[in-house]
Amino acid sequence: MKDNSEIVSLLGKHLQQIRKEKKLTLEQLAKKSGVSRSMLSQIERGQANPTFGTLWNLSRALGLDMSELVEEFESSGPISGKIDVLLAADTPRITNAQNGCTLSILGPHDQVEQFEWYELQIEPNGILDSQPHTQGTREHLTILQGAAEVTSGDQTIQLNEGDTGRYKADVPHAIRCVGESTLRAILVVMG
Amino acid sequence: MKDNSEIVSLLGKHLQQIRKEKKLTLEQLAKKSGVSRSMLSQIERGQANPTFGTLWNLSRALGLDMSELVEEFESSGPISGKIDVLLAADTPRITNAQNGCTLSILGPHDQVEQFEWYELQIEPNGILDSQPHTQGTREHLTILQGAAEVTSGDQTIQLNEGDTGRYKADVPHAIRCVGESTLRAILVVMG
DNA sequence: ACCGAAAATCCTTTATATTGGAATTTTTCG
DNA sequence: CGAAAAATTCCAATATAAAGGATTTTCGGT
Repeated sequence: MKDNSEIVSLLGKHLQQIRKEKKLTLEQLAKKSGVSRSMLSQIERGQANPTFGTLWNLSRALGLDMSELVEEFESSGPISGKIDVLLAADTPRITNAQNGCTLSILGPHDQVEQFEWYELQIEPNGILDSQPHTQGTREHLTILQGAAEVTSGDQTIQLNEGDTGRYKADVPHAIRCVGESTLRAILVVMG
Repeated sequence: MKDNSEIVSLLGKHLQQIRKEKKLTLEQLAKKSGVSRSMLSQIERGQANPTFGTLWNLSRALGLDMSELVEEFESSGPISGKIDVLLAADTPRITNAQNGCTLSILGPHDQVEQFEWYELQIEPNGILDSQPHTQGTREHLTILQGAAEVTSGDQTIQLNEGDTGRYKADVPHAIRCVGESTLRAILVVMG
């Protein structure tokens, strides 16, 4: 297993902080949660790595959500402190000349993401036709310039400059450029 | 310890669902997370009660927050099947005439999101000066038109049309419009 | 300082989380 | 359908989470 003693130790400190805030002794929390005082002591000092079930019992005893118990740690990990730049020339693009579409990938792609965002450009009468994404995915389309006709499932709607449309993307869907000017838009995909 | 086999079993189902959605095999997830495939198999079938450290490794590999992994499991609310439209005229905007800034809020705001996106407009020499957001937040700025000077912490960089900058937003940071033309850009905030 | 009494830590034992590889099941493809 | 490949589950061995009791530390009050 990867080394995660650091994060386990932080969890312990966090737990202790919560217990102290609620002015509970190890004994009291042990009684309430069903987790032994010795285990609590070890967890708080980073000497044990509690199971999910133990954390669940603790969260119930403390009147917290699991997510509240672990929320301090959501976004740690090695993140660059400097400004990362992606030059226009280096921006990954997907072009479909046939349909007059260009999709510029603006989001970072160095990890598994649940969000992606793109700048979309479609020539007059061009169309971006998409297969369903994974269950529950939604798309958010904001028109920067021109006008679009959006189809999701069996519904079709027109969006004009500045409008935003939100729709299911786990069914077949399409974006068409209507009018004579090139369509420019921001497309956000949330999985 | 109190009986919590029920909740542990639900966690397993939840994990399997996420893995399948991302089209990963046990082997692939094992490699990425450092958790053995047999352990993954047991967890998914509710036959094992993973430690906090194991969950942490899994959440990193899946690109999720801990809180998303351990979320209340019944919570998949119904999502609208129709296309929701936000007209340009109704788009919420934050304007700071003093500094020549307009921020159009493009993301949905019906729930607490860890992801927000905006269209940003700044007049020449205008500046958008921001206080630190919560720990771990990053911003992604793509220039649609004009040029910007971005400062994050003690670093400053110039971005031109089409460029994207990514930087820490949990420190004081600012975006300034440089050159004579109005700056237009897409700003994505990931918490 | 010296005393309890309460709280936290240490120690031993037991239960089980975790692993690597073998066996089985499921999928793919001719 | 049958064989090969891929994916998952089973199994034996090891590491460690968890419990319960013994020991040490903390901290009032006198």
